[in-house]
Amino acid sequence: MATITLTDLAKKARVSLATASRVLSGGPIRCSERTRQRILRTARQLNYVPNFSARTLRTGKSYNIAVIAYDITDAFAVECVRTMEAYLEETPYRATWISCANKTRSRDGRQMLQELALSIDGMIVIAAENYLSDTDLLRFWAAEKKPIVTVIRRLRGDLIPSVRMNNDIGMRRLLDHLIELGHRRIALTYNRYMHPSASQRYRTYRKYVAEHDLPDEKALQLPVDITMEDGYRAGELMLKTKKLPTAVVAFNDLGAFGIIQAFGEEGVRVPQEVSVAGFDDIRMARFYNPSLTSVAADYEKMAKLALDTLLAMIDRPDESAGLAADIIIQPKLVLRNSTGRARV
Amino acid sequence: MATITLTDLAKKARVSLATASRVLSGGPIRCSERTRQRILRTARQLNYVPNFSARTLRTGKSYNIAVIAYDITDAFAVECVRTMEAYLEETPYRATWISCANKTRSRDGRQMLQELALSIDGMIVIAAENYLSDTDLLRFWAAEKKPIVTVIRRLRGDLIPSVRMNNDIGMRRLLDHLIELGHRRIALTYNRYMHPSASQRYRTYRKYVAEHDLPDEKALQLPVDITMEDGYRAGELMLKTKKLPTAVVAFNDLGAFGIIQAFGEEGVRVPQEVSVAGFDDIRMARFYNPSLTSVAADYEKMAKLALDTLLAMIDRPDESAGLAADIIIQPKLVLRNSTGRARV
DNA sequence: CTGTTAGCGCCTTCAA
DNA sequence: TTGAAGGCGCTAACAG
Repeated sequence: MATITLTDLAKKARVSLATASRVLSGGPIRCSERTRQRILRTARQLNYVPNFSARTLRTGKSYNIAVIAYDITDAFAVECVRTMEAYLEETPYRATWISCANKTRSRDGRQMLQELALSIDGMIVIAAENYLSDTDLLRFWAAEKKPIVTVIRRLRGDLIPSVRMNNDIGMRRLLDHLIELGHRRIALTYNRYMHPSASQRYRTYRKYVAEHDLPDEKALQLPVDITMEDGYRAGELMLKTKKLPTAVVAFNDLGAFGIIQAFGEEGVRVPQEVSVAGFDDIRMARFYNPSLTSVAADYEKMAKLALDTLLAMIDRPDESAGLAADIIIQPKLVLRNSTGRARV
Repeated sequence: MATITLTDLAKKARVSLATASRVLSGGPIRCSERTRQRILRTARQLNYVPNFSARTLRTGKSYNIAVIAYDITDAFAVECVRTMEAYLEETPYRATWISCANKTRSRDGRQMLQELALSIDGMIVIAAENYLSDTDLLRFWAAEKKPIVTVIRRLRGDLIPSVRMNNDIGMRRLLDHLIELGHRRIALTYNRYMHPSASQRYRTYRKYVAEHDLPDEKALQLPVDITMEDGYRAGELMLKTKKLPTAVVAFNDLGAFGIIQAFGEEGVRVPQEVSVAGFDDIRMARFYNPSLTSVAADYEKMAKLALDTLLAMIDRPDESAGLAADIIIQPKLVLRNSTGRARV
């Protein structure tokens, strides 16, 4: 079964190529209703599917967007991706998912951007700071004039729209909660790369600690990466210190699981002896043992807003020109069983 | 900054379009080394990036493969995807990830296949039985002559290569382990859609139960879907029966987590009162509380084999013609803390 | 060893 | 309202 082209279709429907194209490509339909119907019927009958490569080559528009995440196995990114995928179904766009956690990656970020440039109409970048520097992104933006929206992250320069969470509020709510439970010796694990969101949380923590006169010790502030394994290692480190904290704020839920696991293996029970909380409220948070208290970012809302913004920039460039929205989502604190009253 | 085309490059390097193309498209290089170097240098200098749409249109080859999974948030699929992504870095191919768990999906499987056909060189299907019927896939295979490899699943007809795990052995090893711990009242949750791998596990379980004269009750055999939520519901159901099993074999690790969670909420402790084990040995299995005994499928190996097979079919169609490999991976049992001695 | 040329399938002016 | 023709960027015959 050879593939059906527009030429085949036009011949069969006894119209010219041009007419068929006009009808099927959805532009302003300048032809009689009868012809239109005949063409549509023939298309259905022949199972006509347009050749996207040809269309893209001709028009320069691919109806393809790239979604770049740090790591597709990172639970937060996965949830975003899933939401976006569902949401894209309602649009004519498709997405190419790219993650960049692979150490073996041979092409670097900039090269990848260039290769991508010709086959996408825009892109969403979820964190991924280690991989795509601000400079890379800004240069791409300037050179290619393709819309970009960042999620979680915000680039310096204010040129590129972003959707992110209010980390300050999230951190404060969580710390308030812990204080209410009687905790004072509260540890923090923060992302070692000190991305904007990481450093914001770190700063808020330090400020809060100062405001409430809580212990401010280096041993309570551990830089980590984003995986469970890293959380586990952080937990091990804490166990080695003389005096365990009574509560730990993990950089994310996965890290919290790792910490709880490390504690558990040494017989330190959560929340009876130490409380642990995370960020993101991923699906597993509810199902973990103990279920995890977490700052919920509402990834679904973030994902949708990011897509909305991007598609608006693609479809109506003039409207959204010079806008560079900075959308900030208010997080909420989800209380579960991993945090409890401090032991005296 | 306008995009650089081959024409620009050729002009700048003072060669013809064709020569530049020959050098850069990697085919047999029939030209002098000096010219070759000059072209390569110019390309680097100009930051030349080929236009994939044009290339695909011309050659019919896209260096793009589709990876279709049931649900990108399914941990097993995610691990596969991550491995494949890393592995693809070493090849000239890219992948388009498609998941199909979205209820809102407007295009159905067959339509999607058709749209895809023109922009991919082959595809890998990870399970996804609910979405893409065997018929759809076989029809696509016959019509488009594009290579397909299935993972986990095997299509009837033996036409399409597959990579899967030996479920029979896996199930037997797990049951042996439980029997050794003194369990006799062993429950099973099985995938409600009774995919080949699900039904194989189910059959093996039934057979084993008969062989060892274990209780064979409907209340011990629960159909489930693949998410944690489903496991949780199955756990609730078991709690409602008069007599709890002493061990549960979950359809997958996520389901096991759900079951453990449901039990925990009613004060039933794992493994002290009930043992629970899963399939897949996803990353979280080690970090869950209790850490989970699981049948390990070695997704990394499966993912690599699947890709190898697919790329071989694409690149060397004659070699692999009529092969239709059925690669079966032997699983191993990973013992952890969620299974223990049966209470008498 | 290198250049000329003819499309791949589609969209879009321009002309009828 | 419709048709004819040119070309998007690239590759692969075919000449030279």
